[in-house]
Amino acid sequence: MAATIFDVAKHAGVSIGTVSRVLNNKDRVSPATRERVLKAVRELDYHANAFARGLASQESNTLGLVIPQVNDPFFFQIVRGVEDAATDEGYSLLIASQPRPAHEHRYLDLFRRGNVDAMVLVAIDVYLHEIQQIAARGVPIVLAQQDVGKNIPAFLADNYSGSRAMTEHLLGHGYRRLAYIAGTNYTPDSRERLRAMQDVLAEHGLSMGPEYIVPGDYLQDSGYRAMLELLQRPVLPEAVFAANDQMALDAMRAIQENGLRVPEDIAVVGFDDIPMSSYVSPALTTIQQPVYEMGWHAAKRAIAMIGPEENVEERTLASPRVMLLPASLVVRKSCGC
Amino acid sequence: MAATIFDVAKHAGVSIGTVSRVLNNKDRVSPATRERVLKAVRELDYHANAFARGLASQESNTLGLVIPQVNDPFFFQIVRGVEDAATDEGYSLLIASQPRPAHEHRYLDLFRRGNVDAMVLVAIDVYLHEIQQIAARGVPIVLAQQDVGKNIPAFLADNYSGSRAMTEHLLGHGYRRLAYIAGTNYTPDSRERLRAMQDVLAEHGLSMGPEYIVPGDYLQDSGYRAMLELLQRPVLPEAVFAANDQMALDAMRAIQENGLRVPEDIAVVGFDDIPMSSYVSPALTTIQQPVYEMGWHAAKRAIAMIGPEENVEERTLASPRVMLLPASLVVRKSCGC
DNA sequence: CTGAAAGCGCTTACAG
DNA sequence: CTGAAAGCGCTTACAG
Repeated sequence: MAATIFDVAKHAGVSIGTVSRVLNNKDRVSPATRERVLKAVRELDYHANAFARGLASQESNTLGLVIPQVNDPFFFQIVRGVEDAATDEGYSLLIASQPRPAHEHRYLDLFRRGNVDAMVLVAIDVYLHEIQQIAARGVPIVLAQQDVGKNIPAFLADNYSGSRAMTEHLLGHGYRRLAYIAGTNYTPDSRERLRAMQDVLAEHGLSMGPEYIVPGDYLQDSGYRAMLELLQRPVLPEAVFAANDQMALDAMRAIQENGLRVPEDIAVVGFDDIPMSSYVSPALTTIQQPVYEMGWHAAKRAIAMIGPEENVEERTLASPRVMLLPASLVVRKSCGC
Repeated sequence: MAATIFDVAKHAGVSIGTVSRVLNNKDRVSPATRERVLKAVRELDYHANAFARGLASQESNTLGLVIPQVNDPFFFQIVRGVEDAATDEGYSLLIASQPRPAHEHRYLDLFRRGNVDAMVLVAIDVYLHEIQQIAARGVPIVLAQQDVGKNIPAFLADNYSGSRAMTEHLLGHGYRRLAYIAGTNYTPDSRERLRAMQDVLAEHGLSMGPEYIVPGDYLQDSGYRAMLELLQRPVLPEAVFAANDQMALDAMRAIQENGLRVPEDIAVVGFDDIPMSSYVSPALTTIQQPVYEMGWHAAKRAIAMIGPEENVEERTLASPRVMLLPASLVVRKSCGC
């Protein structure tokens, strides 16, 4: 059986309190005693029991992460950012991934039980009252790629600016009839991107008719179907902006299978810069999101908020609540460049 | 502050033992009492503290997963399989991802502390003695995409059969001069695939000279460099088998950038069937691995092994130790079909 | 069917 | 600098 703190104490000839102090190096311990304890730890291959430690200290040293259960490299990058930040701070990572759409939010139970000291929620369907309920237990929460307002910190990509830059770029090519393939509303991304597009068009005295805005769901094949719909229009669009790369790639495929060329007949651009986008032909012009950074910052912020319960609110308000991380234009071939 | 079991007990007018019994429904409790307790739980929004429960019961209800820190959809799919299986069994998932190559194995500490009831290790650099050390603590371990022998269960893709099928397919096209772009040795995959290839060639009275076997590392760009090397050969290969799709795609790029055509001048095939492979032109012929299933089975097996410590070995031996999951040929265009 | 109590393995004031 | 002891919030034999 695994050694306990009692075994170590006996082996080193000290009390368990001293062993604990050495291991957590909080109080002063004499060098000689410390050495003896450390030696005993080594010899017995002692590892403090995480439950006992958590129960006694009321800290888990664990960061919780809730992320949509979507097979998307996008989310994978966020996880890496969160994990690196957590590791950097000496925290473990407990991950729960959430089916989408979620009718029950049982995953939150995980975090209501004192399992985690703080948590990061990524692009997940949550209700404000649930978040506040957890925050009220003293567990700081930070959102990534999602915002619910109140005093919950959020790290988002600057979708609006990114989409503006893309739209300006398309107009720079001389395109006037643009179309948009929308994503779902599970995060406000798609709407923000559309809004930016419409704003830029309006600034140039242009607009996009409703028949050129078709729904999609961000997932495989939905861009294909949406593009087929656009190809029915009496007047074809000159350029199609898809709310993410996956749909943009599918749209390109639909165009090509219908005997038209990208970008000569119809230009196509996306959003996200997934790895595949540089491999297809023509390579996809898109917007790169700071995905890894989003996870990293969100985790760092969440961990920074850990502390005495009384101060949660105060600490929350010390920094700007919403951080918009820059999204940058990646110009390749599919736009006509 | 969060309600404890004492609050619930007082509120329901029973002892904490009874509350515990209701919540874990182990022993008989009268329906009336049960109802009163449940009502109190609801009213106080009680959630049992995970640490206290873990400490008292000596179970965490958590499955640990260690996975390489590689940005690869391949591993992402394994995580999903593991997670689905864990959720299915009512287990939480604690994930640690391991930089590769790993000189320290500190992530194992996480699991030496009683944090998890069982663990799954995916394609990770581990030493047998470390695994046995953990197993000796009564924590069952299952490997995925890796095998270290002894009595540690392992779930692997059937690399040998998959590679055989691919090689036969290439020979069926009439190709006789094959080349191989190898992966790293961090898992035995690459060697197994090469071995199968050589076996099939030998069975047909053929062989592959050492100058047609070039090293790669599975990662971005390594296929490109390897292919440039192959293009230096006085006699070019007719078909190139890369140990994974990523390298195969890079190899295709190298060929095309040198003014040759795939598959007319040189055929290229890969292994893994990553999403990108169906998007490139020509679409890549490859071998699909049962990645999700590997994770799913490994997790199910690990959880099944949880139980009284005395029986770990016995339970381990009850089922076949190594499970080879089928890898199937996906024929597209890059092979010449 | 239910309660009282020991025990899980730590941390952390409190004394000295 | 170090020890003795309370306490963290549960589970689970043991009685009754």
